[in-house]
Amino acid sequence: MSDAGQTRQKILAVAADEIHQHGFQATSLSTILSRCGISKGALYYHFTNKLELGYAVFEENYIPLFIATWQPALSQDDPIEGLCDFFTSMCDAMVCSEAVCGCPLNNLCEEMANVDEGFRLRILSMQEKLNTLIVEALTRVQADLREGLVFSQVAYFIVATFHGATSLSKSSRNKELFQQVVAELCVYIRSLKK
Amino acid sequence: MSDAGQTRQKILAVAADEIHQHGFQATSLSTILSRCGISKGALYYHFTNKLELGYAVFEENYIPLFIATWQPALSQDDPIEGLCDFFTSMCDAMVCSEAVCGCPLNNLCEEMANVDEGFRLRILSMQEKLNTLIVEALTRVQADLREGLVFSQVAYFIVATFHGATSLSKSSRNKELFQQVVAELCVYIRSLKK
DNA sequence: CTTGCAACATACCAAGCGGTCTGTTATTGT
DNA sequence: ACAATAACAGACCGCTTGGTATGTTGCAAG
Repeated sequence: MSDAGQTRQKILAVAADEIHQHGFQATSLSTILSRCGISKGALYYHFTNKLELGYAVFEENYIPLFIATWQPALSQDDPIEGLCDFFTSMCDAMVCSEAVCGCPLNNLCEEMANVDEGFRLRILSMQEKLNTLIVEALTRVQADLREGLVFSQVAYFIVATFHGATSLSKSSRNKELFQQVVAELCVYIRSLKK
Repeated sequence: MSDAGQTRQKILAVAADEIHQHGFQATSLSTILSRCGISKGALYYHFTNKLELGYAVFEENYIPLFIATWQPALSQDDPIEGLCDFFTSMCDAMVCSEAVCGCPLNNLCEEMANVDEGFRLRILSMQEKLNTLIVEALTRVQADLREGLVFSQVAYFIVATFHGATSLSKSSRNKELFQQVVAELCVYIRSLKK
């Protein structure tokens, strides 16, 4: 990659981390600059303003990460067990700092959805995309599932619960509550089967 | 109430609304002052600094509101149906602005739990209190419930899902997703019965 | 009638913010 | 050799923020 491309990627990576840790509004450009070891001129050469930097972080870092995180679980032969394994392994792998910082997408949703329309639409689009992925996975194995399920509703339910679980671990500063909610979520998900 | 007491209450009410709408960090003292029609001297006479004002809002406004919101549902003869009615009526009564602003407690949890320890401990305490209320309600009617339920786990699951539901409605700017998640939550809660 | 304090009002301050402007350097095409 | 441009560096600016210090007013006790 070119030098300029590397600089841009470094800015994105550092900005993604800062936004993940402190939220978008509380993220200071000065901090990003010092962490990257660059000047303000460099940042404003690559991005027109803070908001556009935020959008770029969302689209180029958060979305791919998000897809890469959920996709494998849903692509399993048995997406039900795939989701349960995914949630459980996420519990095991979760270190304290991750528990505290939460999911980048959910964080931005809480903070920016009613502040900036650009963020809101991007977040909404990502949530709908995730919902679609789950619905497709459920549809694929619907022969094994109970009758009368509204897949879209079930999918939103799963996502909502997962989000709530990450939130609980923020205040408790450990993953115990996260594990409890996830355990019950797996009970629910498995109950979808016949 | 004394004049000074009224001033203090007005500050708390306005601050509670501002924090609810914009979060704690993005809430400006200047805005509070102009909305209250008072001066900075008045505010700093009643509160030592912004953080203490935030704590006061939490303890004197948010906690009582929170208890008053959940308690009636859980005190019903049948807390299972009490919760379902509570969630459903919350959907019906919810106007757009409420859907967008979310739950004050959850908002602060997302924003401040890993920023300020004072907030974190207060939030955690409130969440544990709510969990206790739900567990007590479930225990009270455990004869009607399925065997093998871990009440604390179930309670955290309910709270987490409810939180996630409010978050979803933020990005969609309507209560449709909220309703869907709540509908599925009621399915789950009723499935706890024998 | 005066003293004193509660309950403010107002002016002011340093720090940090996002953003702009000009200057510099290295490379590259001609 | 020279001009142009990409890729920055660094100084600067207006504005807002939380917070402080001093000034003022009304009432109540002695």
